[in-house]
Amino acid sequence: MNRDSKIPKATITRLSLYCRQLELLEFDGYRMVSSEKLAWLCRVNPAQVRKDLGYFGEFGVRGVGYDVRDLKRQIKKILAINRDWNLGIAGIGNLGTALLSYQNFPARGFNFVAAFDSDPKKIGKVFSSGLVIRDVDELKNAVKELNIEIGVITTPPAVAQGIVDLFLDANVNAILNFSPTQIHVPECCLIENIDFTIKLDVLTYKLKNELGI
Amino acid sequence: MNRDSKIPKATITRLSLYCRQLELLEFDGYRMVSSEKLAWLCRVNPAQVRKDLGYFGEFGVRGVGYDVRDLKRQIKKILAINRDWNLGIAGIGNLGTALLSYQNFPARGFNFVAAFDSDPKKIGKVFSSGLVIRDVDELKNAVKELNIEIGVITTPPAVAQGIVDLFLDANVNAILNFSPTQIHVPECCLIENIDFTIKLDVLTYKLKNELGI
DNA sequence: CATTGTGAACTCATTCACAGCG
DNA sequence: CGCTGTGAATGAGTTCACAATG
Repeated sequence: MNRDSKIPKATITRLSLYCRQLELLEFDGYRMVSSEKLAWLCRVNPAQVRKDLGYFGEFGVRGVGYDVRDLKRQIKKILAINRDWNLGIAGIGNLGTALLSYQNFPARGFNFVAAFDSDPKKIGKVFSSGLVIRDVDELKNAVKELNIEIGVITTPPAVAQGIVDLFLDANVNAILNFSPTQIHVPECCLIENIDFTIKLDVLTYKLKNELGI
Repeated sequence: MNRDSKIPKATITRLSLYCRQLELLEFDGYRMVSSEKLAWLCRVNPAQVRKDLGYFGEFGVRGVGYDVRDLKRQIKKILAINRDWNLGIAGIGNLGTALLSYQNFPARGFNFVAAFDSDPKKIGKVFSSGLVIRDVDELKNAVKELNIEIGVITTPPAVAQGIVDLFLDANVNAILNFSPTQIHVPECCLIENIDFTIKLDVLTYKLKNELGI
């Protein structure tokens, strides 16, 4: 086992995928699954599944496969999604509002505990969930008070860096950034970007160059 | 020059990033930029910038750097974003609605020309933009009529595959999928996934394992 | 002479192939 | 016997280092 060797970033992404498929398999009543079947469901190579899991332990039974429920639980533990997380979101426009009512977040233990904006017209607005839009000036206090662990950025690009800096100053060092701009953060801060237009650019590139449209 | 060698997928992603930074540089009045500066802005290695560009041609001047305007134009041409694209979106919930009013899409030439849902309560609704929500049954006709080139999926996971199949049947073979599920498509179809919860899972994994939270 | 363009070296990731084992 | 676990082989992607050059 190579539990100590460096783990590819893509491995973590795939673990999340495996976990989701295992939930579906469990829901469908499956008790065991082979690396081949799980790999097929996730559109990856079977050896890839086994290697990915191999970084973290031996979860299977030779000649049989993996216990669906158990493997799911193990992966959740590895990904640290065997507990809930508190999110704060800044920038309550169309996208921010949509994320606040996005069912898949609470279903997976990701709970928005605070929403921030700088627009006086929005501040104070109460959502049906009970969440109130706060002034970004209150961000640092709210982080402490509500134990915000992850900051979500849905502001316009021009102000995104400033908001990230506020989160950093409040010791939130994990950021999920939806703003299509390059955010600069220190080593100690984790940032994941979700960039819609980059994905569209990749599609158009391939349409032209692979499909010849 | 290695224009013929296989181009890494990540190169395309970075070209999109370079393009955006070049637009900002142009806006700020810069005429020339070095690979070192562009690399710094995008948080990549300068050699990476030069190699990425090298796949497509020689765009720089030795000892000087790259012409900001010209390089931007060249990259737009490479990515095929030097023209507009017609999008159709299926699943007009919170996320779908947010995307329909997302300013960054039309600003970059990505225009929604049709919206689809299967909920009778939503069908017929008219947005301020003039766009009408159509029945998914009309999808194939609308694709032809409106020349939809890219399908955007914002439906619940359970029905996402079915909608993708409708797009495929209508000869739309580029899909931007926001639904957190594994979509199966034939070789000839391009699909890019935007998966919010996977990104959150990556963050929580790193919070636990890199920052030790 | 500063900066590009690029082969070579290196690092990282995936797949193969088979030994190990229930 | 079948499927996992994993070292070895392969492949892909990044960085280095320096020759080429405006």
